[in-house]
Amino acid sequence: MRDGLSGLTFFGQRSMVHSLIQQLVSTALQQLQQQGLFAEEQIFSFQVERPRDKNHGDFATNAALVLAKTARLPPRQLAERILAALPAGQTAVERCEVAGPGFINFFLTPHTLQSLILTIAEQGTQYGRSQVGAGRRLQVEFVSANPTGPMHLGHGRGAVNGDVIVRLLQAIGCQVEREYYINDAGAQTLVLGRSVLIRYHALFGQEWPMPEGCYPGDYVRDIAIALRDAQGDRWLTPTLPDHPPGEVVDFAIARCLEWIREDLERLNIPFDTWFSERSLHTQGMIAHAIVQLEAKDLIYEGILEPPKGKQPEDWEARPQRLFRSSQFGDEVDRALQKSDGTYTYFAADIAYHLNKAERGFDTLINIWGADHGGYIKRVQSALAALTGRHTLLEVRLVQMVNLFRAGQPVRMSKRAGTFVTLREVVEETGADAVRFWFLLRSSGASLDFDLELAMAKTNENPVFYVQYAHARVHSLRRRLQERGGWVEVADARQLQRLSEEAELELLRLLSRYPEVVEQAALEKEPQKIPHYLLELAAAFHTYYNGHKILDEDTDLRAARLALANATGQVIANGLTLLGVHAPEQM
RNA sequence: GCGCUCGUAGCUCAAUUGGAUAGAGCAACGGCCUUCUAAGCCGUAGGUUACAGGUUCGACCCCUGUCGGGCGCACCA
Repeated sequence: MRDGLSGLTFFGQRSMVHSLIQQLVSTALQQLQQQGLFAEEQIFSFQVERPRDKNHGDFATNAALVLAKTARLPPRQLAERILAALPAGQTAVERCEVAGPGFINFFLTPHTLQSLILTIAEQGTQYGRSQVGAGRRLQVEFVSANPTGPMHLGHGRGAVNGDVIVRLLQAIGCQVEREYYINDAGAQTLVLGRSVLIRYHALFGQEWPMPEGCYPGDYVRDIAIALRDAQGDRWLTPTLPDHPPGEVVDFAIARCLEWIREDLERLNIPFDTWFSERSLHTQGMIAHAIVQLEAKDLIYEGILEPPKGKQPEDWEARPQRLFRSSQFGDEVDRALQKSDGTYTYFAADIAYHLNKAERGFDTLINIWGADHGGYIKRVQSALAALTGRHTLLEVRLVQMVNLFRAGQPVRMSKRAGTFVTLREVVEETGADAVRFWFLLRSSGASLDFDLELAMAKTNENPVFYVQYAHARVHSLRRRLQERGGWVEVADARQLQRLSEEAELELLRLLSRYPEVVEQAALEKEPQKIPHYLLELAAAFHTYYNGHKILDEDTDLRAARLALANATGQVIANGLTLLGVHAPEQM
């Protein structure tokens, strides 16, 4: 597996109850082993998991199914034997039974579920956090949008996804750093500089046509105005120079970066490190990487085959300096230098990732736009060649965002100037809505973002739906304070009043939260949190609708309010993890 | 042509990474406000998981092939 953390699940902290059941089954199997049902050297690998269907209990094990063959018994018979051998005397499990093809289902006592409320109250904002990933040092590189224009929605989605992956990993105890790679060295920066220079001259009455490939957006004019305001007419020339002055390029890049920082700030996304591509060139890091590859005899002068099937028209065979990436899983070898002798983007990327590796991270995670998918293998190849580790770099691809308004697609065109920027969308709908929606779908699938739906105050809007559930909890607290002046705290005796199925169901959901966080973190799949929160909010809305929480009965009232508070706490924890506010009032 | 990726209810998406009878929301239809926020809830209907094989106790998930959508495919980034 490429997941650098996958090993942790095995040793991962599970809930007390979960490990208790694991222990029960183990003990039973050992007893059967002593009875001669299994060979002495038999190693038991089975799973204790959460059944999908609540009728199948709180936990289930597949032990009998997995071990049926070696025990030479039909699964259900083996399950019966295991059941009979389970140690007695514990109080957490109310009953267990054999079901289906041979599962053993465990049903917890209400008391065990009820006591969860005390745990949540005690742990508060810490409930759901763990130390499963303690000792791991990771880096997540994300956004890394070119500083040549405003951020679009796809950038925003990558930004939010990366941000929450970091938060998730931190929630399980990992040490994580956020990094932004600034592409400030390539040809596109010169294009930006030239575009600005043309707009700049236009401000002084010198109109030149925009050459093919230059950036037409209004923001280029804004940069030109800023340049004029800051530095006057010092860059005026009678004719358009072949290369824009370095200072103009730098000015433009700095300006774009400033916008990007502002956009990220509005989404509440901080970075630890801003890494300049240019510094790789100026500080000899590319040469450093190439020396290492040469020492391993992985560089040669050669001519690449033209790509099969689809041939570029201007194809010409030419000798290039190539890296033997095909030895490390890439399809073909890749060029390190262009015809003019300068390094390719790939060469810089090798140096960059070598630099990351040298900084001693256990795992590198990159969040890239889906259009860079074809680039993964070559970077992984380079890292494997230089470090010997194929698993060091994990890349998550983020698919595009389609913008809608009231169900109708918003047509966008860069040329026509109808391009909708990330900033405009955040300003219209707010950071909470943008963040939650961008997290709702798995990043591998394209996402539809509807401007009106994102702001709707109905249950069609998942952001609202979850926040409203949280607000309802606080509404109850306010109402109680209005009446009695303080919020009651339930004790174990009162919590016994939580015996209805809807209440136990809510408790089961709450007990799953730490597992959801852990799984979302280990798999780097943030969308699991919004989906869980939607489920929890739905369960709470249902409960709220069918039960009077501020009941006349003091004990019942205390118990139900404690349950509501626990739910509110978990929703707040989940939303905080997503960087979304949990309002107390709506 | 090759590589990556996706294909699940009419629409938008889930499914504990191989578990039991595949679940939600929207749209459709029918209900619930003199009671803590109806900004909400309940019910009905909706499926050969694109298709065909294979692996095994068990497959939406893994393997092979086919069809269809997206992305990429010398020196750009």
